[in-house]
Amino acid sequence: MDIRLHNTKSGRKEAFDPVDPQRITMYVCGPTVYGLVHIGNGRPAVVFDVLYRLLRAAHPEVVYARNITDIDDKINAAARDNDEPIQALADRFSSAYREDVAALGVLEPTVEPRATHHIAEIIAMIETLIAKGNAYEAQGHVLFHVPSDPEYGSLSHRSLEDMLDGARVEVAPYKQDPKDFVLWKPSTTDLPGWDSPWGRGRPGWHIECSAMISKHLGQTIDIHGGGSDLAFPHHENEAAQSRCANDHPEYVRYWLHNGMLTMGQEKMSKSVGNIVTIRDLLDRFPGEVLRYALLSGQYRSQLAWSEDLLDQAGSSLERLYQALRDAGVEDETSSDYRDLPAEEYPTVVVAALADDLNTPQALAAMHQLASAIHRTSDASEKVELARRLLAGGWLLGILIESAKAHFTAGRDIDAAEIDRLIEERNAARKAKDFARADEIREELTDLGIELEDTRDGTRWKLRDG
RNA sequence: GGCUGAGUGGCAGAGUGGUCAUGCAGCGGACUGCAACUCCGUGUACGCCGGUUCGAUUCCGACCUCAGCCUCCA
Repeated sequence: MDIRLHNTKSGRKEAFDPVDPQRITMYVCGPTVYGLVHIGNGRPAVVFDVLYRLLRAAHPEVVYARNITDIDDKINAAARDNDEPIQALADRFSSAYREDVAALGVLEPTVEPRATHHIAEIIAMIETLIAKGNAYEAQGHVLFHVPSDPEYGSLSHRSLEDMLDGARVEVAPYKQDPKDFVLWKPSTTDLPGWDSPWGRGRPGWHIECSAMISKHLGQTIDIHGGGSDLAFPHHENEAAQSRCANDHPEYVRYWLHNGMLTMGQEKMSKSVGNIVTIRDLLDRFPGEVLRYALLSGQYRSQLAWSEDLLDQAGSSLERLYQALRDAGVEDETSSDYRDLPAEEYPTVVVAALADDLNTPQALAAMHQLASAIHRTSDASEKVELARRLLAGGWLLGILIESAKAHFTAGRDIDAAEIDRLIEERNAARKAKDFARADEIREELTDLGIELEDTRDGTRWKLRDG
């Protein structure tokens, strides 16, 4: 399979050429666990999950690491505000994160490293950077010296001069250069800290990812993903550290960045205060609908998040389930088609995804399959098409429940009683007693049950999926 | 100011040098007692101005507007 990915570093789509096709390595920046995550945080989890599924279909092994940052000033602050032990709060919100993204149909990554479990590796990497002359100690801090890396800025395409122009932050007096950033900083006794050659302290944010990648994935990895807002400074700094500390100059082959979700005209973010948590949304929409909505735009574009988008996603998804039911494939789910060889997935869906994860086009292909199911009158062809639809569903992570479960919403329903009422209604219809027929239908409607009279008889479903 | 990216029909959102995205919503029709589901049909959509071209939404240039990053951020 020819996969093409847009590489932030080059600014263009490139043919995916991994270090070792037998073993793909991929890393995505996960959350800092100081609160419930919003749906914007769900986007990288979902889009890189689709990439993970695609890569698994095309390569024997894919090692996917998604980290948890569990040491951070915000975590400390949140714990203090809550009067809760820091570790307890971090644990609580990492579990919440896992539950939230699982509800979006996201598969578990191969490894989920946590920063606090890698202090030794972090310290070792900082020591290497000091030894190589890329970092220095100053007043209990260790700083990375940006001018020591000639390639600094090559990922985010900015020159050192550009960065100075934009500087909006007061420069700490112990920095040799305004652009130098913290690898290690001192901790007070009331805050989490670890002993180090530079005294008791804690790691800076950027070095965590570098150290964890080096440990779990190696010195050169194939793919590094994250939100576009992390490209600078986080990923730029990460790249500088690893480039300088590692023996191998190439750190990441393909840098992938997802676009932001917007609310109205603005980026959804905690500081703007326009966020909506995944948790809140799950009260009102199935996780699958949220996922569909996230996939309705190509991952690099901004996506306008709104209630309307969710309604549209819900109706669109409904159409796909409707097709499964029409085909009579009511018990299978897309999971029944997990991890097949790439050639067994619908070509059009694979081709769309292989083209830099064009999920809107992949969904269009899914709808074309659905239409084909409805149009053909050949029962075995319907089944065949429905199976392709389900297989495509696995790559996208949708059609996660059977059509049967979908239309009963997993509710415990007295199907026999409903069938009895339907029979009674059909008898009434035959006798042209439409008043009685409508009465029964309304009775069922009150129970949330909607009837459909088809050529092959009457069937029912729960309204609103 | 610098660096990215974007402006497509009512909405969301792909894509392409000359035929169709797709979905949702709307409208007309078929099916139906009606409704729902489904099917068929339906919209002079490509920010603005020039240029290249037989032909541009698609290529080139200018302009306008918007968003992201340059501070924590998915």
